[in-house]
Amino acid sequence: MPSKKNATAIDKPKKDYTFFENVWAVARLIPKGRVTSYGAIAKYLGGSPRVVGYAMNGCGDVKPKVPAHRVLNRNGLLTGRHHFNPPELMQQLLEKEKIKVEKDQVVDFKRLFWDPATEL
DNA sequence: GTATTGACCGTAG
DNA sequence: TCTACGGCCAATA
Repeated sequence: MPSKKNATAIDKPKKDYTFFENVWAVARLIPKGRVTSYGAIAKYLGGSPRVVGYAMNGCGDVKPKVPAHRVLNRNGLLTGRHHFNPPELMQQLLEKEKIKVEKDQVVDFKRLFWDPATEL
């Protein structure tokens, strides 16, 4: 598909959010009951973790909805939970996928970790 | 156009 | 073990 990458996000774009769409795409590829980290996605896309986090900042405006709750930091900590609405939603969604969360941290994160660079 | 910030990561002290 | 610093890319002020 030629033309028009269009980013449906942040509905005032006029710009190619290609990288953002990539991040969202990978986020949607995360299997249910699994989690990954910003750095893993960044590495897979060849970018920096900060941009991945920034991309997630607009995940609420993106459709279909992006499972940002499956994306955590390297420690498996729910650092971005304050960006959700409500903030507790993130943990709720994780528990809904049979993922145990304790003190804003995913239990057995190492075991549930899903690395795009490895799995893809 | 420059400076600061951001849901981060890795290494050094 | 814990704290401090730099690097990475893009958006915002």
